Amino acid sequence: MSPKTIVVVEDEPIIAAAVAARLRKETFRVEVAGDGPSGVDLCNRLRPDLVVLDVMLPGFDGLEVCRRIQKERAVPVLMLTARDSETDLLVGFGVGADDYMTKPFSTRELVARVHALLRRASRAQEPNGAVIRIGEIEVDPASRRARRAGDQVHLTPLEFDLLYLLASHPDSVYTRSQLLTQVWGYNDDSSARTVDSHVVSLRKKLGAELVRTVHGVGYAVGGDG
Amino acid sequence: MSPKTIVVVEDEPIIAAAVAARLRKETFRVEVAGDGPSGVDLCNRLRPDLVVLDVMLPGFDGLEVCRRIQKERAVPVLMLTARDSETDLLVGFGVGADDYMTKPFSTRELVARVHALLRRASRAQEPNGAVIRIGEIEVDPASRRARRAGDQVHLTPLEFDLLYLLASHPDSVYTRSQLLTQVWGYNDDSSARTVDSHVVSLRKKLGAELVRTVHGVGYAVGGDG
DNA sequence: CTGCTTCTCAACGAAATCTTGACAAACCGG
DNA sequence: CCGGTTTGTCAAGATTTCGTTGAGAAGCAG
Repeated sequence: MSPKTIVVVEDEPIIAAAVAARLRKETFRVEVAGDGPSGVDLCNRLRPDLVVLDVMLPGFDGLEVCRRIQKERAVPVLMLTARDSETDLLVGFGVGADDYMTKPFSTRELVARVHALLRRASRAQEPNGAVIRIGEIEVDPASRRARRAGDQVHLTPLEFDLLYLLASHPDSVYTRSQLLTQVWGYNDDSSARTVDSHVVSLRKKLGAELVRTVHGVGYAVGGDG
Repeated sequence: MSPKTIVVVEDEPIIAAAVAARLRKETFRVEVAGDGPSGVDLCNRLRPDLVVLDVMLPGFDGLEVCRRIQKERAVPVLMLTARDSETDLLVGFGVGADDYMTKPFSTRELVARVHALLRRASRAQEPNGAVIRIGEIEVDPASRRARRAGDQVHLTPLEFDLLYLLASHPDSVYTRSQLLTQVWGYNDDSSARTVDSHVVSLRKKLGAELVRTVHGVGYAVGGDG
C-alpha cells in the first residue's frame, strides 16, 4: 500500500514545518503550501488523502480553499483555527471541514485526529479500491473509470462520484439530500433537482435500467433490478 | 478513536451550558443550538452520534426537529421534557426518540443514559436496517422494497412507510391519528379516512390478512395473525 | 480570447401518487 | 333485529414528483 498523502496549507513556516515533520514521522507523505491558491493547486495535482488547512491564509482564506477542494472531490479536511469563537467553527464546518483544532495545539493531538479522520474516511469508502460490478457495469475507483460490457465509458467527475456512492451500497436508496451532502459536499434544498440531471446522464451513458427511481424518496442502483 | 459528537438543542442557556459542560467532561465533542431550525441545521452539518433535544423550543418544537433529523439519517435522540405527561404524549406519538428524561434531572443520570444510548446504537449499527419479516411478507427499509412469498411487490411511498411503521411494532395497535402523525407528518382529523385507503392498497397487494382492523381503535400488523 | 467541457437550474409535459367523497358493508350495544 | 357508528371499496380529480431539455455560468486548456 502506497503511503497516504497529506497536504498542509499553512502560511506560518514554523508551524508548517513542525506539522510536516511530525506527520512524516508517521510515514505519511507530506507536501506543504504557503497560501490559498497554491494550496488548491497542490490538492488538485496530488489528490491527497487528507488536507490540514489553516483558516487564515494569504491569497484567499481557508474556507475558500476548502470549498474549492471539496468541489473537486471529497477529501477529509482538518481545519486549524486561531480563535475559539464559535462562529468560526460553525462557518468552518459549513464549508465541509471534518474536524477542527484551535491553536495552539499539541502535535500529538494532531496526529491522533489525522489518524481518526483517515480511519473514518476509509471506513466510509468500503470496499475501498475494489472494482464494483453491477450487472454489465464495472466501476473502478482507483482509475475513476467505468465500463459497460467491457467498453470504457467516459464519466464526468460528478457522474463518477455519484455512481460510485450508489454502487458502493447496491440496492440502498439514497435521498437527493443525502446524495448532495455526500457527493456534492453541501446540501442546498433548492438544487435538489440537479441530482436528477446527473442521473439522466448516467442512464444515457450506462443504460436506463442501471439507476432505479424510488418515487418520492430518491435513487438506488443494483439489486435484483 | 475520534471523540463521539453530541448535539444539544436547548433554549435555556443555563441548562444547555450545564449539559454541554458535563458531557464534555466525558470527552464527548459537544455543540449547542438554541432553537429548532439551527438545531436541524447543526445536525445535518455535524452528523452527530447522538442528539439531546428539548421538547419546548423556539422556531419549531422538538418533535419537528426530531422528525427532520431522523428524515436525514438515523441517529439516537434523547428527549428532555418538562412534565411527565409530556413524556407519555411523546411515547404515544412515537416521534422516533430513543429515550426520555423529565426535568429536572441529574446530570449523572443524563450521562448514564447517553452512554447507554450510544452503546445500543453501536450495537445496532449492523450494515443496513434490518429486514422485517411478518409471515410471508418481507420489508427492507434500505432498499424500500417489500416481498410477498419472495416475489417483489411495488409499494408507493406512503404505503411503504405505513407498512414499515406497523411492521416495526408487530401486534401493536395504532390509531389513525398516530399513523397520520408518524407517517404523514401532520394530523388533520378530517383526513382520517385517507389512512383507510392506503390500508386497502396494502391488503390488496400483500394479502387481506396482513393488516388487522381493531374496530373503534385502528390498525395493527402481525402478531397472532 | 476562444473553444470545450462540465455543471446548474428553470421550465414543461408526463407519470405516479394522494386525497376526497359517496355509498355499501360490517360491526356493536341494546 | 335495529339504528347508529365504524370500516371497506372505488374512482375521479388534485397534487406531487419525475424525465427531459436546453440555455447560461463557470472553469480550464490552448
